[in-house]
Amino acid sequence: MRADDVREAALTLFATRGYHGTSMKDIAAALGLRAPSLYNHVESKQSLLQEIMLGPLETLIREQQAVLATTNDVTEQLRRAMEAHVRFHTRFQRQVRIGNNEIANIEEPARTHLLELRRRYAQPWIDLIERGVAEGRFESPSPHLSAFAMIEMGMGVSLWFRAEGALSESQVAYYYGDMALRLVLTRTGGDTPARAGMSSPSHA
Amino acid sequence: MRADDVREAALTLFATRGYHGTSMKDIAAALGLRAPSLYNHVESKQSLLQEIMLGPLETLIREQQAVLATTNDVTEQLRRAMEAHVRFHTRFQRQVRIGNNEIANIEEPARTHLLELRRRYAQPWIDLIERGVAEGRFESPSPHLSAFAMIEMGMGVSLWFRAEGALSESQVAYYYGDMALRLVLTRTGGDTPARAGMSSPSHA
DNA sequence: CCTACCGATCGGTAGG
DNA sequence: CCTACCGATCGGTAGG
Repeated sequence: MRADDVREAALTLFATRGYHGTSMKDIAAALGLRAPSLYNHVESKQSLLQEIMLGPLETLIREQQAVLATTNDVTEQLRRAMEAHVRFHTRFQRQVRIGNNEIANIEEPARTHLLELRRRYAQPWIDLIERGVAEGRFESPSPHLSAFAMIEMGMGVSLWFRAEGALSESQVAYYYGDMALRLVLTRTGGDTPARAGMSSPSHA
Repeated sequence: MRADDVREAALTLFATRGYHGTSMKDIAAALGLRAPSLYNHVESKQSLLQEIMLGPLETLIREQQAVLATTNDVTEQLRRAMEAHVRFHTRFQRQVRIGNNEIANIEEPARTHLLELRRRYAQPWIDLIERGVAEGRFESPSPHLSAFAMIEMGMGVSLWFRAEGALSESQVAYYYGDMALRLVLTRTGGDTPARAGMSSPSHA
C-alpha cells in the first residue's frame, strides 16, 4: 500500500460522490482497509483534496509553457495551446471535475493558491489573442472574453469525453483547435490557414 | 418568513460553501432562526437542493423554446439562442454554480430527471446546427461537439460575470451570439450577416 | 417559533 | 495494519 494508492482511490470517490460525500471510511473500504490505517499514508482528508486539486493544475501550466515554446507563429501557438488544453481535459477528467466542483471545500491558503494558478494559466491565452490582434491576424472585441470562452469551451470536453467513444482524443483536440481559431481569426485575412477538419489533421 | 426566504438563503449558502458544507443551522442563522424552525417551511435540506437545481433549468428550457419561435432563419435562431443562453447565465449565477457542482449530491430520482432536462435543453442546439448544415449555411464536422462547445462556452459566463463590470449583460450576450455563429458559419457564404461586435449590436 | 433531544456519522487519535 | 474510542456535528423529530 502506497500513498499514491490512497490518492487514486480518493480521486475516483471525490469525483463521483464529492468531497464531503466521501468519508475516509469509504476510501479505506475501496482499498480493503479500515479508516484509521489511511493516516499511515496521508496526513488528512483535506491534504488529499489539495494534492488532487493543485498537482494537475501545475502539470497543465507546464504543458502550456512547453507547447507555446514550439513556434512563434501566433496562429499556430493558439491552435497548439487549444490542442494541449483539450488533451489535458480528456486525460484528467476526474481531476478537472474535482478542481471545478470542490473550490468551496479547499481550505486556505491552498484555495488562494489555486485561484492564482488558474489566473496564471489564463494569462497566456489573453496575451496570445492580444498579440494576434496587434499583428492583424486576429480580431476580438475583448481578448479577455475570447480567452475565457476558449478555455471554458475546452474544459467542457472533460464532461463528456469517453475513450471508447466515436471520436479519439486527437480528433477532438484537432476539432477544438480549429474552433479556437474560428473564434478570433480575421475572416478576410489571406493568411488564414486551411482548416484541418477532423478527417485530415494538419499535424500529428 | 416564507418558504422563498429559506430557499433564497439556501441558494446563497449552497453556492458559496457547497451543499454538504452548509448546515441547516447555517441557513437558519442567515434568517435569524434556529434550525428546527426551518422545517415549518421546507420539507428537508435535500428538497431545497432539488428545487434550486430543477426550477431554473425548467425556466431555461422555456426561454429557449420561446426564443426559437421568434424566427425561422437558422442563423438568427442560433444567435438568439446563444444570447438567451448567456443572459440566463448572467442572471442565475448561483443556481448555475449549484447545478454544476452538486450533481453528485442530488438524490434519485431527481438526479435522473435533471440529466434528462439537460439533454432536452441540448437537443435543439444540435438540431439547429444540423439544419444549418443541411441548408448549406453552417459547416460542422460534428453538430454534437459544436453544440456542446457553444453551451459550455456560454455557461462559463456564470463564472466571471459581474453586473458592475465593464461589460453589460447585453454586450456579453451579443458577443457570445457572434462567437456562436463564428463556430459554424460557412466562411465563403455570401449570406453571412455582418457581425455586430459589441459597440453596434444588431438588435435590442 | 422555540428548547430539548435523538441516532448516526464524521475526521482523527491512542495505543499497540 | 488493527480495535477502541473521542468530541463534534449533522439532519431531523417531539412536544409545546
